[in-house]
Amino acid sequence: MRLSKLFTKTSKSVPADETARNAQLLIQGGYVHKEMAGVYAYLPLGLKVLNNVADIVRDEMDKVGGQEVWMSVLQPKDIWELTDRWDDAKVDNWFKTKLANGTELGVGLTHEEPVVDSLKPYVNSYKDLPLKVYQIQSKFRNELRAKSGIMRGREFLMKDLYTFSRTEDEHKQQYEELAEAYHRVYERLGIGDITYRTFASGGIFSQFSDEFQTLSHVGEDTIYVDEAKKIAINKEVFTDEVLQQIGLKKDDLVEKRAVEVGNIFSLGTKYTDALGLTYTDEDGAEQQIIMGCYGIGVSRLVGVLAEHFADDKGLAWPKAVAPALVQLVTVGEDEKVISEAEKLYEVLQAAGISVLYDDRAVRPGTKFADADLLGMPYRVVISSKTLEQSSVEVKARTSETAELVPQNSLITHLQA
RNA sequence: CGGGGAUUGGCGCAGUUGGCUAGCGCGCGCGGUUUGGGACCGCGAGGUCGAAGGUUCGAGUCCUUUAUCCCCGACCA
Repeated sequence: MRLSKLFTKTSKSVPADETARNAQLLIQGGYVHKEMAGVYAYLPLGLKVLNNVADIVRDEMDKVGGQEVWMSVLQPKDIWELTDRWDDAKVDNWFKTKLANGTELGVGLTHEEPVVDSLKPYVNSYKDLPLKVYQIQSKFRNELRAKSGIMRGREFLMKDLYTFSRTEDEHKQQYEELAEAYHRVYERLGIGDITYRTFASGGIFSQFSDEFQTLSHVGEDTIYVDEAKKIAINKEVFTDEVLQQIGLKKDDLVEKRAVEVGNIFSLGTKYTDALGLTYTDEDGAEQQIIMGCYGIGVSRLVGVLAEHFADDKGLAWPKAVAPALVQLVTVGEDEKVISEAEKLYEVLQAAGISVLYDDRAVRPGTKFADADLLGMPYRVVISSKTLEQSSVEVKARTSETAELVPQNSLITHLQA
């Protein structure tokens, strides 16, 4: 990707209508465009990050046997009435619309009903279970107030997975399998050490749930962390009774602010019963199916990562999600510099290293400032000075100092 | 949904007690000098001041309504 061809530009001034650091940086860097409150478009660089996060989530879901689908955003009213979740008094953040003939439709805010509905033709026998189905798709929620930049929007990308089990034991096993997969996702994103499985309320789904909370000063939730056990409890269910139930002692807990980056629920047979999804067991008897649902806010994670991996100069993406590993920067207009840079651009990409190539005819200061703002893990500078020593200058975004690396060992240096 | 703040070229802002062709910085275009931490000079394009209504000889400025955005709260997967 050449910066000279990229239609987005960086901005020196902080957007006036954002106070959240994540949105300020993402807008200044041209990663996202704010369309309206709580609704953001992902521009080329932002989409790369979003897709990189989604790919990690997808990979971990696939590894535990998740089968990916793409459900519909438009929702028929009837299946939601079966579970009593159509009424605005019961679920107040629906976006609803109508067909030309007046038929009411919902705009998907979660997909328990549709996933159960879509499984009915296929899941009939004990041989079909257990099962994990998931999708990565935009969700639409009519929040009274959007806030925190891209971390709490009205339209956002979410991974939602649903498990279907024959017994409580089987369900519990799937539930824990997913909880472990979630930990691996956060680990790969570089926030494993500050993300806690957190006992919480179940909202509109169930009495209790497990949230995954990432510590952050901009967090919306207050949680109490047991550092030794690496688990936490949300303030909303913080009572002596619940503490005893989950085996935490008040004295071991530290109060923290955190952002919810995942949430998993046991749904029992509420949805499968209501929509009539059952299976026939070995003895030919009809049995109930136990369900679980597991969400990860993919676009919210982009915000969390932007916010967490940033300094006063800009973004500092972890390698796993950065739009490119390297920002290649030319200094000066010397022909030799340009031709060597062009060569390097090709060679790096051929070696599987993604490159954001700053080939613009602008002054070095501008390029360095933009490299800091955009936050690729490495900045590689090539100039007349470095070429005199057959080298390039390599600086990690998170490091204060740069080092000269011989051109012919750059690839191994970057891959280390 | 309650409370507070805001809205003026693409972005960030100024605009006095109502007064003349609405300014500044960034960015953008053209010309020139520059080239290792956001260079400089000259010229230029770009704004019905969120919208509607009103007061007035005259409104960016005053009044009413309304839309949108931000923050606090409530709510929230």
